[in-house]
Amino acid sequence: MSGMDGQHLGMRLSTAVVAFHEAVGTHLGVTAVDQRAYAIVAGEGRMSAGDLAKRLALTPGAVTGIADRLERAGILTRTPDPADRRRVLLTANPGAYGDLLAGLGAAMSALTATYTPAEQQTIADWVTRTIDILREQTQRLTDNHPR
Amino acid sequence: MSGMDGQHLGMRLSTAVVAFHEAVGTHLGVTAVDQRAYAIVAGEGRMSAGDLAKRLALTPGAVTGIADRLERAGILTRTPDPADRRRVLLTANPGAYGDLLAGLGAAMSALTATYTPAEQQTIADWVTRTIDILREQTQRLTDNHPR
DNA sequence: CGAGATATTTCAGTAGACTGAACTAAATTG
DNA sequence: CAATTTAGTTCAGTCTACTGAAATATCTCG
Repeated sequence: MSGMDGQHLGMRLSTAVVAFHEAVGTHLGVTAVDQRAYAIVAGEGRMSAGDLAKRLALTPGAVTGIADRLERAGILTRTPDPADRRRVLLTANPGAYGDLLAGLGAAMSALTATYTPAEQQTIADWVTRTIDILREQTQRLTDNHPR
Repeated sequence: MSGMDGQHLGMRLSTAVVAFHEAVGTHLGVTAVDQRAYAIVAGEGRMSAGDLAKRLALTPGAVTGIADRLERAGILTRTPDPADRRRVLLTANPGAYGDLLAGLGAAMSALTATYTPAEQQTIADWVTRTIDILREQTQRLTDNHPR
């Protein structure tokens, strides 16, 4: 990466992202799994507790605990499904989470503004492709895990 | 970010990084704290178990467990300090960790190669500044944690 | 409507990581 | 060289998240 060690830079970015993620978790009083659950609900939209259990490969009982913690943290809401009142629908509350990330968002927007549109396009492209690679490599690791 | 939602893209990148990180941990049979410990030793170089305990704000007993797991995973080595044989020096084994990340490294290098030197410079610059922002925001969260 | 199936919660038990303190070994100090 | 301090490991106890199963509520279907 043009004179810089891309490998090392990527590692440092990863460490920084993970550290931030952990700080958010500590701040909210939720676990890493809780955050993964939140990301799923936020990304895929409102879903039942049972569906989330399947996505996480956890038991329904575990999801009750996860929803409890996320609800207590104020970033998830439980609503009984009007169509099937046994079900509980879990909804991400982007407002509460957004407030927490507001500082980061502002700083990142300011950073983005320092680049030309063409540069912004290059960065967005790189980020998008990096996400694809990470997903692919995550899959590869998950497949051959020597468990 | 040029037509794309930078906020959302950043969130997806974060999720992908964290997912990869978790997959590595699962693959190696180490915890998130173990990985943080490894990153510290790898980043700051060989250090004693006691120093690592201070950096992690954990008890010496906890560090024994961490070193056990990292050693079993093959990415950390314990060596008695020749100058003070009570001490145990912890050394990151970049080879073993590197093997694990080889696939990712290759894919990222290939990605990098698709950009012009100027674009590579832009990306490296963005990554560097993003790391700074993340560190700063992590600090902010760690400071006002409502524990 | 009644029987069985399904969704979530609750709860007892389990597993893993951390603390605090005792223990061992090695250094320092008087 | 004896007494004290320091480094790391060990170990019992604690805490927390998860599982598996029982309990509760609701839906579906004959």
